[in-house]
Amino acid sequence: MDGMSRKKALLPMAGLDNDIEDCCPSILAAPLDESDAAELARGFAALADPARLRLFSLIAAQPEGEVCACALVEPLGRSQPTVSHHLRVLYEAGLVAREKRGTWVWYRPVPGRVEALRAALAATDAVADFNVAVPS
Amino acid sequence: MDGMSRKKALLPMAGLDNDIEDCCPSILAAPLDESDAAELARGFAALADPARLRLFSLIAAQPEGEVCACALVEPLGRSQPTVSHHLRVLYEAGLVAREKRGTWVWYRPVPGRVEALRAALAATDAVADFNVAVPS
DNA sequence: GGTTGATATCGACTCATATCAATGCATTGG
DNA sequence: CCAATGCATTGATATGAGTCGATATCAACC
Repeated sequence: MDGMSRKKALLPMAGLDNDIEDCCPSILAAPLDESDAAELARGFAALADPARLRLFSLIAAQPEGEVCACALVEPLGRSQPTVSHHLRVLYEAGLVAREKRGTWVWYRPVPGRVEALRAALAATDAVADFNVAVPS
Repeated sequence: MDGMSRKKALLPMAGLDNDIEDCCPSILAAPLDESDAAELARGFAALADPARLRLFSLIAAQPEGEVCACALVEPLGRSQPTVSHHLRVLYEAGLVAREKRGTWVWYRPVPGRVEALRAALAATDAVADFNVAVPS
């Protein structure tokens, strides 16, 4: 274990790869209950900041699949504590994984989590047909 | 490039899929600049609240394609000014359209806007291959 | 041990946001 | 006209979030 005990560590995703279209609630399929909405909102909130979007895109664009935190401060143009804060938010939202190797901490994206959020914005066939079919 | 096999192309919309993949920045393809990140963040911020997610799902789930604002207050369980506030946020984010007919105001989803946000979370073929190929 | 360098946390500040009660503004109907 | 209704806006408040400087922690190295 990494000796990182946070106030709240949340990773409620279980089966990520079986059937993404069915595993997670969709915004477009049916009215969400308050619980599903809160869970989804937490995910989107992690993406609702320019610094974090750029941070995540920087991590995801690495050809090696991971990147040292030290390589993120300068391109983001924000202070080191600020970058660390945003990395923590991304981590707690399940969007990135981190691994400490020696002095450095390496971050890599968690594709399944992004897919789950994307699936929440995906219409089912029926809903897609409906959305396209509505003429006026 | 011959690796053109998509994961699934079940969207009945015509060539919309290809266009959307190209029209909007993806957070997985390449590092975003501050401007693109800000624009995307505004979109995700509109979805980063449980009340708005439920509101949008209520609107999108209407078989008639639109719904009177008067029909949203009670199921959301929040005050009328609060609902009006969230509807305004959704409207200004381009996620819903509104039309005043007489005393009532009718809201309907704007499918293209949701698709654009979804596309921002979609990997290109190359990135998808890479992400899948990365072992744990 | 002491030093250096990389990260995380703390404290404080500022700004944004979610919420509701009260009010304003149209529109409808009598 | 006037009352009633639907919706938006305002004002107030409480909570949350982004930012940075200062500081703590931790690993590597001499």
